[in-house]
Amino acid sequence: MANPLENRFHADDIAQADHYLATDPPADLDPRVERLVNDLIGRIADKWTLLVLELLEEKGTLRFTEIGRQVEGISQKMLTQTLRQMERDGLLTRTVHPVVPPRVDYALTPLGNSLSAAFCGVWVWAERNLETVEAARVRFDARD
Amino acid sequence: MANPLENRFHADDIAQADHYLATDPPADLDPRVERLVNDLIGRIADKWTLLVLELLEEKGTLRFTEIGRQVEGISQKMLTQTLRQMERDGLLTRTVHPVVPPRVDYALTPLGNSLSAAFCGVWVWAERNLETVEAARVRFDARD
DNA sequence: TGCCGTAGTCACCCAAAGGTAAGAAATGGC
DNA sequence: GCCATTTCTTACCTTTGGGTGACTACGGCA
Repeated sequence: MANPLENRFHADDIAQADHYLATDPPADLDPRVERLVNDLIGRIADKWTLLVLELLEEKGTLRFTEIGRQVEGISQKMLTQTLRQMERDGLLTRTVHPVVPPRVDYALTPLGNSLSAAFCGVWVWAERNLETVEAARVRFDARD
Repeated sequence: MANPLENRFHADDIAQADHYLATDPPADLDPRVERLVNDLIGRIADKWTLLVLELLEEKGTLRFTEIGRQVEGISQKMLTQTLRQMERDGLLTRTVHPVVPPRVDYALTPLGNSLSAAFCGVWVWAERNLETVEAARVRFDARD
């Protein structure tokens, strides 16, 4: 029952989660807020966004082509698009140096850092349970 | 520099993160593992999967149509698809009762519960920073 | 003179995601 | 005998995501 990962969070998060889970009646929260949260999650829980977030968290400030090189498989178009969107959402800053050839630096904002931290638990989960999931798939595919 | 949220995590996670970050040479981790983790994240970080995960975590066991009713906007096709995939990944169990009309119950496995817990931080983040993101967007859209 | 490198934008195209709607199977109730 | 109910599956179609490759601006350098 006791989830091995739940002590991963701050006491006040736990308190909030408890509050959230404790209300037996389905009076969760304002459905408008819930919809907004869902939208936000949908926007954020995107493959490229997560990878860029991770990379910048790890490496600090990077310029466009460096990110492109290190996020494997991303096209220039998707990189631009992802960075623009993250900038719009306030997750990173884009600093243009007026030199030639152009130089643009990207770095996470505190908001971006906090999102990265929020996702840390998910990365840890994925690392830890990779093999469990793989085994489950094999089992599922084997039965008929 | 010090991330205000990093004390959110376990000591061993911090140690792991430190190890991860301390290696100045780009010898992060096995690139094969990293690719697998990225794949897994990509599969899991899906809008419908997250919503179903949340719902089942909150409500316990539910049957097909109940989930369909409560996950707003999901089509029957996507619901079936999402549930099948989650079952394959070992996140939930699907119990068919051989009655007529059919009755199928869905419930999270412990693995599903642990994933839900791992995402808890993200939901909390989204709730807390909804307005910050909204404000950032307004600011971004206003400048030209 | 002309090529290089950076950080894009733009136009075009294809593949995949996802919506809609119809049908299937089985049986208790009218 | 027929209809409703539930959990799907399948076929078809539209929308979106995302790749590719051409193009630009600019100054330094050969």
